[in-house]
Amino acid sequence: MARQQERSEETRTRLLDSAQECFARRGYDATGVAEICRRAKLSKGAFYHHFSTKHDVFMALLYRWLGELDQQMLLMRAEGNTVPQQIQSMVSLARNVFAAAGDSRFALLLEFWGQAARDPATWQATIQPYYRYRDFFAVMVETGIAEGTLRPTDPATTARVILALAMGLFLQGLFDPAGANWEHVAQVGMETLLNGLRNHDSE
Amino acid sequence: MARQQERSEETRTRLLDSAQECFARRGYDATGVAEICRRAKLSKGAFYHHFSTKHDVFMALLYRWLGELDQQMLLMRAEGNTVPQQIQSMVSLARNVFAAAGDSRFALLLEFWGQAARDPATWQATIQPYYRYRDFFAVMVETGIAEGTLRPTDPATTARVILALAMGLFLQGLFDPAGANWEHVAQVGMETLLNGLRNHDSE
Amino acid sequence: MARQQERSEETRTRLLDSAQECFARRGYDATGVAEICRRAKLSKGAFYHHFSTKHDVFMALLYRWLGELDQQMLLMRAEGNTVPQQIQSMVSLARNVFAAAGDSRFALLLEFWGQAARDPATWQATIQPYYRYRDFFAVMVETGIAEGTLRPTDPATTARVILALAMGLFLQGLFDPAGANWEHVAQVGMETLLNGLRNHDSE
Amino acid sequence: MARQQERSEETRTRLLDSAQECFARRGYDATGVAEICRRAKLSKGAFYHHFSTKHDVFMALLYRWLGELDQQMLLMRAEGNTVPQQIQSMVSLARNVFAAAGDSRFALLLEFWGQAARDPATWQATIQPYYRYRDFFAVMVETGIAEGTLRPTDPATTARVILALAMGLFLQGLFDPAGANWEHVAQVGMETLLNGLRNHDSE
DNA sequence: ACTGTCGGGACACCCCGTTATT
DNA sequence: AATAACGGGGTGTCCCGACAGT
Repeated sequence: MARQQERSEETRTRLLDSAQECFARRGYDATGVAEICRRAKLSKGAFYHHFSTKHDVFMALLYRWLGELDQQMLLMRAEGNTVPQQIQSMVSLARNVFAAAGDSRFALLLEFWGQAARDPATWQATIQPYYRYRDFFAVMVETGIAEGTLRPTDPATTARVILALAMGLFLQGLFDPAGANWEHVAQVGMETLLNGLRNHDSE
Repeated sequence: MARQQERSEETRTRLLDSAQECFARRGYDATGVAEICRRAKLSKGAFYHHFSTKHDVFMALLYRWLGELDQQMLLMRAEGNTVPQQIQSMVSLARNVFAAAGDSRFALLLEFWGQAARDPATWQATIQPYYRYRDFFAVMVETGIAEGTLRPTDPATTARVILALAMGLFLQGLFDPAGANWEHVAQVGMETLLNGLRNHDSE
Repeated sequence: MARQQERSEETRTRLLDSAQECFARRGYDATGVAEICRRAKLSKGAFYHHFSTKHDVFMALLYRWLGELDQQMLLMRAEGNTVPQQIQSMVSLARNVFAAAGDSRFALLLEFWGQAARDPATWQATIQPYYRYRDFFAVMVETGIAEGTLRPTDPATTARVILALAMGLFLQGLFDPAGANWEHVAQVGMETLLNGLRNHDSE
Repeated sequence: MARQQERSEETRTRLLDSAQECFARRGYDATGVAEICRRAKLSKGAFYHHFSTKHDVFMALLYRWLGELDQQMLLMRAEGNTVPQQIQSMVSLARNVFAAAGDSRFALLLEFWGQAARDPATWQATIQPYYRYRDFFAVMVETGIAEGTLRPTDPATTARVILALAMGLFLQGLFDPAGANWEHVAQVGMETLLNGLRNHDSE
């Protein structure tokens, strides 16, 4: 039966979780395979049965994270009649994004970036979500211009500007979580930017 | 005499430069002291004569970087009569910032962040510049409100928004250097944001 | 039924062949059980079902080799009226022996010797054929002396001399296969030696 | 002063001796670097300061052995008026060769051969002495023919035959040291062979 | 009979830092 | 100030064998 497969799958997950915890806590290089195994309460034999390399677990972790991100993106379906309203509603959904900053995710993200800076393949995978978010906003801006709620600009450039604001807010949230009510700053900031983008002729 | 001191200083600099190169190229943990020495064409004895630990060079490098950043900040003295004009002039100075993205500086910065995520002392030192830029912008915003060119908002929040835009643009410049004319995007983006901030009553 | 037995036997043979190939190619120690299984396209479970240990396959291989050698020896039934003629006819049969030098047999033989140098039991088994060839030649020499074609010498010593020539030629054939027409050298060499052994009084 | 160099040299020699002992006793693969260091009473740091790899020590050992062999060959300067006499005098010098068979040299030689069977570079180095001995005998045979003490034959072939006898005797001495008085067998064997080679017309 | 999963352990290589030496 | 030799201590990888499961 699938008894064996289930067990195998669980072992693999245990190792992945343990590795994620370790990498986040102490960094990729400083984490030993032995440590990952100890935390997962498994032997090195089990580890190297499921992963061919320490780097391999790392990549598996990266892909798992990318998958989760994709799901997050799907959840962020904007609501509202006009594009500015939709963007604003998305900002209000960013709450959990900032909430996640506190936990170990940030350290892990840095670890991903650190590796990506060295390995081209990792780099490609890591910035993939960036491209997706960029294109996502570009489409929204185009729609906004078409519906007349945004004044005519280059959608590509404007999308990059919006994303810049979002990324900068996220980064500051990581740097200084308690330094401000980041949700509020995000709300205000995006509103201000949209103010500069809005089509005042339509009023 | 001063001859000895000069020589010693140069050796120290050679080691620092070599370490910077190595850390940027392969990361702090993956870089061996031997490798640093080899690139500097010096022996390990020389290394441990000038630095007590591998971590010691790293910190020296960090402080050197902070010093350079301070100088950069001084060079970015804004020009212009009104605050919006000053900010715009600063954006146009960001050219070399984006230019520097291509080289190994980014990898080194990531290395700083990576270490900072684990060591509180390093963390404080690393985000120090962030606080400075943040406060710097806060003062500008206050001035702008006082002079009537910016409409009255919370200066602290607005400063964070402006900085967010700047950081987001910088990050995108690192992620995708060839993905856009980032100077232009920065120009347009900041103008748009300032548009939303400007005091339209004053016109 | 016998169906199962056949299948089992074939699996065992597949493993033996694979092991032989691996040991010859990379040596006993450097060869992993996993590698043997991979080449045999079987799992490790199958391996440990048929053999209790890696060393176990090795011994099985050794015994298989000894058996093959025995059969070879039986095929080398000399023909001819006198002992010198018989020996010469045997030399002409050595063709396939030299031909086998090129393949992986030599490496395997070295592996046997290497293990034998450490393990007394393996040692005894490995040099068994040597004793047999030695005694075989001793009997021939005795016969030769009795029939008057060889001049009276100590048969034991003479047998060792003949075998020495044979072994030396074989070894050279392994060292430098293309360095000479070894069949011819063997022919000439043995003839020369027999010349020195022949009873010239009988003519 | 050369104090440092001396110490370094001695350390290196200690490691080489220890490695030789270990390789001979347990084989290359079964010997751990830790074991070599323990026997040499040195640390792994010292080991890897002098040798870059376990395989590196092995090669150093091989070259040391080749050097010793060269010196042995120089010592075997034959004496005597005629070539047959010279060869016979060389055989009597072979005493120490057979004596050396008992110690660990044989195991080490097998180790060399075992590695050589896998690595072409090692192979070339290992059989170098063979080529030298072969050519050495060829020259002697030519001289013998010229001086009329050996009957005209192909020197190349005859040299191989003589060397074959020597190698076969040596090998048997290794296989079965106590199985015969190998010096005597060698004496008798070579005399018999030379008997078959001698020019009976010159008498 | 045969498979996949796992445990425990070893081993080569390397690395950081110290010390004797110049 | 600078070098080379060295000590001690990991770390990633792999390997042999066991065993539950089919």
